[in-house]
Amino acid sequence: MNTKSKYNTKQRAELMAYLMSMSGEHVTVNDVCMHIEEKGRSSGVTTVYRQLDKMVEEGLVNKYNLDSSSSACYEFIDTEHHMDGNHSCYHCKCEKCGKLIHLHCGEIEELIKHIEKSHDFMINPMRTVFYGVCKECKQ
Amino acid sequence: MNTKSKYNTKQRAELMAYLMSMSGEHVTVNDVCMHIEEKGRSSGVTTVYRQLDKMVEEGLVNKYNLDSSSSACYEFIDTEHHMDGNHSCYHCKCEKCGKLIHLHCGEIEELIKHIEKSHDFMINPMRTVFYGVCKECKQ
DNA sequence: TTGCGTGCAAAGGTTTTGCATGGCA
DNA sequence: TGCCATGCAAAACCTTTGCACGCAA
Repeated sequence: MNTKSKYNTKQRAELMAYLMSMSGEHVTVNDVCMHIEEKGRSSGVTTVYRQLDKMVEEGLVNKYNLDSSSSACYEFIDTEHHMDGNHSCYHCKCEKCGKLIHLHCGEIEELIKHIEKSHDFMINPMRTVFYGVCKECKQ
Repeated sequence: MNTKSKYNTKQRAELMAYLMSMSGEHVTVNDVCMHIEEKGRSSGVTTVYRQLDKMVEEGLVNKYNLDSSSSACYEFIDTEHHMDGNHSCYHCKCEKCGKLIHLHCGEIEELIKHIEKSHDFMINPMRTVFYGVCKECKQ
């Protein structure tokens, strides 16, 4: 089981800065390492994995597993976009073009209530992403 | 790229029988191999992977990649038991205990239709996972 | 017989773990 | 100073690939 972060190290700051600069984009562990290397700094792969785990644990980052034969994707959760108007923002991610769509939708909120009542499962909207195909890619 | 099946081998028949007996359940490659071994028969791991790929290609089986640190799940598509023409099942994954809940829910189907109509986004139910907290972990 | 299917071994990737060292608070 | 974080190497996994042999049609 992962633990939450207690120290603010250079590696964590570097990683966080990169994730925030890539807000709305998916990023792999490999992306992170290449970026840090390009900037002439260093961070071990192990550390990147461990810090990303912590960030997921802390609710700062989402983790997606798109394909078991490729690596996991991480994405910074931009709370600015999520919190506007006291309503949650939901995510749709296009499997074709990779675009991330933010949407506000009362029906999703209804569904979440239904699943909590009837199926006894409390959905975490921050972590849940609807995968599919966007209108542009649908042609 | 996978090719479709042309021969009906013992290994394929064995695999198919197992998948059908587990209809409605998720099954990993490891599950398949252990089951076959228990029955005193044999089938190489490679063959299981290759046959499952073919079956996905042929539309007989669904493949799910729910977690990159564990193996992919496969599930036989039981067309007999889904007379409404909808074979989709939905997944809730508990963030605390990691349990995967497998549910059929009309409301989710309604939501998918709504999002397709009103938000012009076609959700892929096989890739979409609702993250949250299950009833056991809620306490 | 023909060509696909099988299975072993090995390779390729991603992620995790052990352990000694380094660094934040 | 007391822990936690880091990073290297190695291990643990899952999945794919190469190649020779087997088998269904």
